Amino acid sequence: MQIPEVTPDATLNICLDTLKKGKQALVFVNTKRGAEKAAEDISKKTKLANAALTQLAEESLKALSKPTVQCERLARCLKEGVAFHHAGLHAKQKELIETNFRNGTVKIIACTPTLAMGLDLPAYRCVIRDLKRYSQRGMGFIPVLEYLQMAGRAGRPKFDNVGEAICIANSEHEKEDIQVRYIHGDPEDIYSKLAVEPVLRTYILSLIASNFVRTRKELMAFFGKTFWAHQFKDLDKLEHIIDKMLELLETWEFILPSGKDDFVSASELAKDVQHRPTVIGKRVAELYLDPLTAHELITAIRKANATKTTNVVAFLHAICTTLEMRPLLNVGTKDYDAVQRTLVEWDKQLLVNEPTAFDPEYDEYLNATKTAMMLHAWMEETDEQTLLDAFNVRPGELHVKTDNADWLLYSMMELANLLNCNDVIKSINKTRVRLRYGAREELIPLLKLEGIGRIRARSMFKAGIKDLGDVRKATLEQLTVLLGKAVALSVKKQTGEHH
DNA sequence: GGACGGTGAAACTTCAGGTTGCCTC
DNA sequence: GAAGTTTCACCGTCC
Repeated sequence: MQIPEVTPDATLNICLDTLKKGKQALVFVNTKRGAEKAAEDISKKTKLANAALTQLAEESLKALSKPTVQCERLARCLKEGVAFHHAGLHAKQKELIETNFRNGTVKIIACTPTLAMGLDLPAYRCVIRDLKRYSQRGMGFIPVLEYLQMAGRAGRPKFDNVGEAICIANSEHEKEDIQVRYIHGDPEDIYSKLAVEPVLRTYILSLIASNFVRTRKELMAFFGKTFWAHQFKDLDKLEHIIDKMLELLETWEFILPSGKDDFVSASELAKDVQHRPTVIGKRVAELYLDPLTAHELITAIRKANATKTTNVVAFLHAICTTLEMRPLLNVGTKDYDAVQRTLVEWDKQLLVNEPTAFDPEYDEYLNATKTAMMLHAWMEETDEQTLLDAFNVRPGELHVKTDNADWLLYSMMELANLLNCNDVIKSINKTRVRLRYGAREELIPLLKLEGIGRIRARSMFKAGIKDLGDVRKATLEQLTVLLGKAVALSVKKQTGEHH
C-alpha cells in the first residue's frame, strides 16, 4: 500500500489519504498535548468545513460557562471535521465527539489511549503514532497488550470488511523493532490484581465482613483457589502475607480474633483462628475503602475531634494524603516554593503531619498538599481556565478528582458518625458541599436549589439574595433578570410559591 | 555609556488513564 | 525521548 507524500508528516498524509477514500481514522498519540497538536495540524489541511461542523463547534464551546483555551482549540478543530480526545475534556465534549464520530460527522480523532480502553469506537484506520510513552522508569515501549487494544479499533464490522492499523516508524531500525516487538510479538502475561497490597487488604476485610469466610483456614482455602495463588506458587509465603494482613486489620480494630468467650477448644484455636468484623470494620468493607486509608481517616477524625477543627482545608488535605486520591498533582520546581509557603500557612490546622524532608514519603506529601491546594482553589470559585494555568488541571481531570474526593469525604463522614464525632461530621459535610459545587461557604444555602450551581448562586448573592428567605422575598421579575424565566420560575416553585 | 529589543542556542520541564467504591427524600 | 518553554548571552540600534 502506498500513501501519497503530500506533506513531510507521515501521520498527516495517512489521514488525508483516509479522507480521500471517504473513511474515518483514529490517531493514537502519547500525550494530551500531543493529541491536541496532532488534531490541530490535521485540521489545518482537511478542508471539510461545513454548516453541521460549525454548529458542532459552537456546541462544544457551551460545555462550560466560560470556555477555556482548550475548548476554543477543540472548536477550531471540530470546524474542520477533526477532534482531539483525552481525559482532560469535559464529559459533555467527550460525548459530543463520540456520537459525532459514530454518525460520521467527525472524520478524524487524535487521542490518548482513552479511546482504546473503554468505548467501542471503531474506525477504518487506526494510526498508532507513538509506541513509546513516558512512565516512572523513563521513556519506554508500551505493552503489547495495549498495542493490540489500539490496533483492535481498526475496522468497523458493520461497514468495512477490513480495517488497517498502521504504526509509524521513524527509521528502518525502528521499523524492524516494531515488527518484532508488536506485529509478531506475544502479549505479556496477565498478573493478578490481588498481588497489590491495598487490594488484598480490602479483599480480606470484605470476605470477613460479609461472613463469607469465618476462620483463618477458610480464608487460606479461598485464596488458595485464586489466580493470585496460582501465579504465586509459594503457599507458605502466601500464608505469611495473609497473616500479616490479618494482624494489621486486628490492630486497626476492623476485625476481632475469636474472643475468649467463644467456646473453642484450645487445640482447635491453635489450628484455626476465627475472625469477626467490628462494626467499623463492617462499614469500611461496605464503603469499599482500603483499610489503611480507613485507618488514616479515623486517626484524622479523632484528631479533628480533639482539636475542634472546623477548617475545610484540614479535611481536604487529609483525604489527599490517601492512596485513593492518587495519582496526585506533581510538585515541580516552579511550584515548590508556593507549596512550601502554603504548608507553613496551613501547618497548625492540618490533621496529617508533615514527614521529615528525608522521608521517602515526603514528595508524595508535597504532592498531596498541591492537590489539596487545587481543590481548595476550586472551592474558592476559581474558574476552569485559571485552574488550567495554575495547576495544569483540565476540566475533565478536575471532575475525576472532585468526584473521588467526594466519595472519600462521604466515607469520612460515615466513619465520623460511627465514632460519634458530630461536630466533625458537620465540618466535613460543609467541605463536601463546597467541593461538589466549587463554591464558597456563603453560597451553600442557595446551592440547595435545583438548577442553581456556583455561577447562578454567585450572581444571586451579588444581587443581595443570600438565602431561601431572600429568594421568597425577591420578585419573579428580579429573579428572571438574574436567572432567566424558566429557572426563576423553578426556583420560586421550590421555595413554595406557585405562579 | 546605557537602555532596549531581537535572535538563537542551551537548559530546563513535562509527559495516559480512572473500574468501582456511597447516598440523594 | 521529544516537544515546548524559559533563560541567557550576544549583538545591534537608538537616544
